Amino acid sequence: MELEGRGERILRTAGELLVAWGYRRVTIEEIARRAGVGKGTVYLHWKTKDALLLAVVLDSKQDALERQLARMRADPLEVLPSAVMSRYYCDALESPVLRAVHTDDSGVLGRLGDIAAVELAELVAHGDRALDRHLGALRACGLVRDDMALADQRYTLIAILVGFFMADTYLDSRAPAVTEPRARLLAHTVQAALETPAGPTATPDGLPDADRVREAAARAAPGIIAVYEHIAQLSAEEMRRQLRP
Amino acid sequence: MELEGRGERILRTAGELLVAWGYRRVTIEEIARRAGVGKGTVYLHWKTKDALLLAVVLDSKQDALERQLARMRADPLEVLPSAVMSRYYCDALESPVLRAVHTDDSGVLGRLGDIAAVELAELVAHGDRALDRHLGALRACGLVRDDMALADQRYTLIAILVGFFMADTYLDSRAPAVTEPRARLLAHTVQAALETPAGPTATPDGLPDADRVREAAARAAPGIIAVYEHIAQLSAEEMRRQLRP
DNA sequence: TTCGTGACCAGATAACGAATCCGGTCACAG
DNA sequence: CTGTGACCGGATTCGTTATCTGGTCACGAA
Repeated sequence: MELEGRGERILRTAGELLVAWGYRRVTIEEIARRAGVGKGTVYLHWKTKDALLLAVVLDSKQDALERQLARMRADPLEVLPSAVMSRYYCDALESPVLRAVHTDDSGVLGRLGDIAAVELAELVAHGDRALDRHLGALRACGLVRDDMALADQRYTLIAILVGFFMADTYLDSRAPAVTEPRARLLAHTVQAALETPAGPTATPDGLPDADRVREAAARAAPGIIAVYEHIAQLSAEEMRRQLRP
Repeated sequence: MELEGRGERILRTAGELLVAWGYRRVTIEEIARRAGVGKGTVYLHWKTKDALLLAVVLDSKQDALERQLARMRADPLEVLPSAVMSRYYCDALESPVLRAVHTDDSGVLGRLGDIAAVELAELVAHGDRALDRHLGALRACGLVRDDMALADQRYTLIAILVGFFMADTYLDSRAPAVTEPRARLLAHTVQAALETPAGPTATPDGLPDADRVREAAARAAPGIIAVYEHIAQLSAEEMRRQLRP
């Protein structure tokens, strides 16, 4: 009968309402009304309102993660930090929820950020470890420099990503910029900061030893994909934890 | 009689109170009391409360700019983007006011940020142009890559700086990190993203053609110093504009 | 005459109760 | 057995009053 289950419809509706009205104004009753169900029905699916909205965020994050995994499976070069970060940058800016999460436009998410920080602390820690393994694998196969500490590289990566998300907000006096060129700048910055410089025959902008890179990436990809598949599982578990027992 | 004029004492007191209490709670009466002057006296010096607090910020910015100029005069290598950014990062984190400006811990500055954005828009625009000239000069003498647009480099620079300022806030679950190592990471990131890679004899971490770089920097330095001296003048003018006519 | 001051004004802000809203439950309808 | 909406109490909002504070200026001290 239904093209999607009640739960999914509620989740989708909650997401739309969250970005449209912001955390403070969203009400369970309105979500239920728009989803065409009774208020109590929402609580047949999720423990609390916060759990539902947390699930909205988790769901968007999972989407982004699945896209990432699909890309990495299709093309090993997508495991490179510059690719991962710039792709995520684009995906996040196109997803209303993730855009709000990262740019925090006018505080749409309100307290939800703090709630998520507390509630999802464990998941975030796992994410950090995943990033470490990711970078570790790339260092091992020579795609990421190993002349600086891995922890420093993780910090740098996050700082750059945060910077590109916030810079637009920071300079909001100007036009609302196009995503793609920005993503390319981001990719360039990450590549320059973290990835191994091209071989001795390198040209500044060209693709020098493309074959070596591709081969090494192909070697590292399966392990990296496995790491993020694990995160996807943990994320799915966490999402299930938001449901009513 | 006085070791510092009344105006300076008021300014300093206002700065201390601003960071201690935040924009919302600070009152002119308390500033006057702590500075040991009458309330009306404050208005003999500054047009309005906002003008005074704006002057506090401008004053801190001028301090940082003077330090920057002093460094560039003492050592031409300090004109390199990596040096400028990492030095400013350190200076800003050590200055209570600038730290608040850039990390916006718990919204201490409140509306002041918006007020500054409006009131100092012209000065900021001049700052942007100064940065463009700065980068232009470095491109001209081969210290900054010219295989990407100058506007992109300016954006990248700002994004990286913002990222490093915000990353600490973003990951505040951890220990409050030491400034110096972070500044080195920042320098490395900027260098990798913007500055020309070392010559053919380059080693990953060493200083390859240090002499060439130093010489080129010495050639570019005077012009760049002049650009920022101009900004210092404009800033001083803007500060004077906050005074009572 | 000049410089500094604090009482004073009006508009902004806070304080506080009353009224409303909303998250969450559960007895009951279908 | 599934889904619902009336219902409860704590949280939030709102309207009003009371307080505070930015800014002025008449006046007193030097």
